[in-house]
Amino acid sequence: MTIEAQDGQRTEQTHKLVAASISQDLGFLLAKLHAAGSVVNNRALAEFDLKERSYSVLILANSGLEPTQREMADFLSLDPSQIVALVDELEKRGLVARAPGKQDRRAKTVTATAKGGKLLEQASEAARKAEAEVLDGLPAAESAQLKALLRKALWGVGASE
Amino acid sequence: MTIEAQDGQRTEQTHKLVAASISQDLGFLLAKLHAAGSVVNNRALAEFDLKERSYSVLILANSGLEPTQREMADFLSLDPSQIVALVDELEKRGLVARAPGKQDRRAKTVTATAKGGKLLEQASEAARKAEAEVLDGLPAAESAQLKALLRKALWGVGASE
DNA sequence: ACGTATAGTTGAAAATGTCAACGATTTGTT
DNA sequence: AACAAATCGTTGACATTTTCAACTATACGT
Repeated sequence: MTIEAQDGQRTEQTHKLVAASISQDLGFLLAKLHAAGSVVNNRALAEFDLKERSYSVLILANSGLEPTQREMADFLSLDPSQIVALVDELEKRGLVARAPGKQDRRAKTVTATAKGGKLLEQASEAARKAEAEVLDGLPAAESAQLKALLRKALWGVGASE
Repeated sequence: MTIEAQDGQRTEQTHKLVAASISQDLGFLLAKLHAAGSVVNNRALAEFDLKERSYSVLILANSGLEPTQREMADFLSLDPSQIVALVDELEKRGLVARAPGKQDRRAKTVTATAKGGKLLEQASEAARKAEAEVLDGLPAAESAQLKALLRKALWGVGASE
């Protein structure tokens, strides 16, 4: 990310207000990097008619873990009704399929179709590049470390990969 | 944060889906920690009738940097019209004041009143505790490192404090 | 002096988030 | 076995937030 905000408009130079104490606030830092990253990600995914949200759902559907919609909602921090809309759209496009849960017929597991898997392959590559763009201020070791720390903060997972 | 999501409902245990590849995705990690953090922050700030947004504006107003609304919008990644609404509300409550810019009379600088400064003092303490709660999975050194990496990713600022 | 650009503001439109209800099912209790 | 309570997906209503185009006042470049 840093400095030369890739394309146009208000070239995000290091801002006078960086000096303010809010620059030490975790919530603010997360919000800002997340906002900047979303722009880059969504632009990269637009080519495949995906957004961050539908991309996430597609990944989970393709994970082999056969997640139910409820599990997706919990994991993605979304309301179940939002998952309905996202899966509806992906299903209409033939990228995922719903199946009744094996032990619980109320639940529906979502799995990616072959077509969905193929699209995801391409989209992942675009997302990978987008992430590199967002992290271009950090050397590779620090990028990995940042992600490890985020995982640890969320799940207490050991930082060492 | 981790494991024992402080109060009630769906006790966010380490989730089955953590195994999915999306757990390696920066955008997802940022979204998720940001979402979790926002809940904690907003709950902590509610006591002062503030939300993350208004809290941010109040901090900038109190920074001594005399930011204009446009500068705030850029820095907080918000639309200028949203700043108007936020400053309107804080001004109505007597926490900040608008003043015409010295060199540019189109611009309006926003500064905190004494009352605003006092409220901010208390709110900051609450926010500090909230942040500690979000980062309770990380030892202090790693918390500092996480924030330093986020700053560096955003502004290329040296990671060493 | 004149055209162009920018700050703040307003309001409308679109997108998102939140929440309560419902049918179908499962689970727990007796 | 029967019944109450809880859960899953879904729908639809409502609130909040985002996005954007206009407008006025002011500044800037030539």
